Amino acid sequence: MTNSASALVIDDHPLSASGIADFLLSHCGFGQARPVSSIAEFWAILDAAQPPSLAVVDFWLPEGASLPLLVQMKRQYPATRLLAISADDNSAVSDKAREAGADGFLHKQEAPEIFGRAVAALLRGDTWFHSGPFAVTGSNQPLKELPVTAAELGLTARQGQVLAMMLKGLPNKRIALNLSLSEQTVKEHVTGILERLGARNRIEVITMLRGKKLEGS
Amino acid sequence: MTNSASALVIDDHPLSASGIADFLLSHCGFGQARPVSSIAEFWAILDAAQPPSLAVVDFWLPEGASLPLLVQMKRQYPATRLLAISADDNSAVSDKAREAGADGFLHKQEAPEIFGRAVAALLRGDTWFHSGPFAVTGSNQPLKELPVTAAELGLTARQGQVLAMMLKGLPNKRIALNLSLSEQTVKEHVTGILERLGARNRIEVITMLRGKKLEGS
DNA sequence: GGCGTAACCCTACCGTAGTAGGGTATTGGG
DNA sequence: CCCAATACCCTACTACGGTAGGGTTACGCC
Repeated sequence: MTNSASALVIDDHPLSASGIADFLLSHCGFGQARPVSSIAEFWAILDAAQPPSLAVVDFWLPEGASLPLLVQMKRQYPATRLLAISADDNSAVSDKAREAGADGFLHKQEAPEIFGRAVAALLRGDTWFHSGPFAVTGSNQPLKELPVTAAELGLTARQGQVLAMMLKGLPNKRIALNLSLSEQTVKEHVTGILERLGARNRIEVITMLRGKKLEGS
Repeated sequence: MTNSASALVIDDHPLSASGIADFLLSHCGFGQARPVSSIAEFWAILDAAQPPSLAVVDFWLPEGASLPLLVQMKRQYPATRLLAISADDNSAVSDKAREAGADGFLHKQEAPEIFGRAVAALLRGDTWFHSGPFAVTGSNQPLKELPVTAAELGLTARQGQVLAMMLKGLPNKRIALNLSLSEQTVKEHVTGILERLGARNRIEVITMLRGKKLEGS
């Protein structure tokens, strides 16, 4: 497999990009594998040189730039195989990448061996989707949510419990049932939370705490 | 700088871990740098060998395992310097890591040169927080939000516009003003959205679409 | 003991959210 | 041409969210 395959690896994490590039060179028989970490650099190299056999594209480039990039690549350099990679295992991401023109998709946490097999498949002209342990088991780990304590928000313990359920979208009545309280008491806790956080609605609370999660479920 | 520094790099993305380990070997004068991708492997190596000079820990290990890991490391191997790294640039993450006992923190998208300087600082006994271009500029890129089109959800164009504002937490009245509609018309669009998505409240809609974003703002 | 705070309960009130029912204008396809 | 779908408007109603005011326990601190 000592061919003259060449690759371009774009990832906004330079160390990650060079790790992948090194892997292509040392384990996949690539003669050239260049890591880049910005869109501008990516296109500059394409303009100046022969299109590579393979382009590895991080799905989560800043500002969602990866999808247009895939589309553009497919149109401009149809001979280049496109492998999208992502750090999270949201299955919808895979579909998005395929729609945009990727020939394959896998997760960064995949074992290097799987990664190598995917690359080989793409070079053969095959596609690579929905494979590997993560897609097979369908294991969707919970969203990346930064844990926050009630104390950090200046809330009492009880208010923290109420807030946790609020963030799940539960109405006051259900929260009252879960905590064995009257609905009215829950409302008062909610009022306290709103004051503390400077919000007017429970909806403002939910939107302002997007991506965070109260510790202790 | 040809000392006998050793490192353990834990990241659930094997290629990323080995990329960082390679960098430590080739650019930071480390004599040993071992990439691992699971918690079990991490502790197994520590039990069997001398504690390393440096441990590089990905903040977003599955199930929030990184914080307890940092705490445990600090307690059990206080001589090992701890560098936490993260793929996103949420400033709160840095504080969390420091509280847990990390001696330094930086983002994966930092340039390799910055990465090298942080490692050197830690080996000298210094700490490394809030540095590099990302922390300095305070540039918080928007949360990783998977773009979704209105059509994919089976919604009309108008419903998509209304949904986008709903997800920002705007009440009907404000949505009506923004779109120059009567509040009642907005309510009807909302009802349509709820039917389509199988939700009872706008709150259920917001919570079920967490981490997603409507295309076109 | 007196004081503050948190948690719990109540009634009463108001504003928003969402549904029901009925109406008009526009558009595109059979 | 008619029909279906979409978008827009209206009144009227119910239910939930949130505030205000007033009251009771229990705990810890000066």
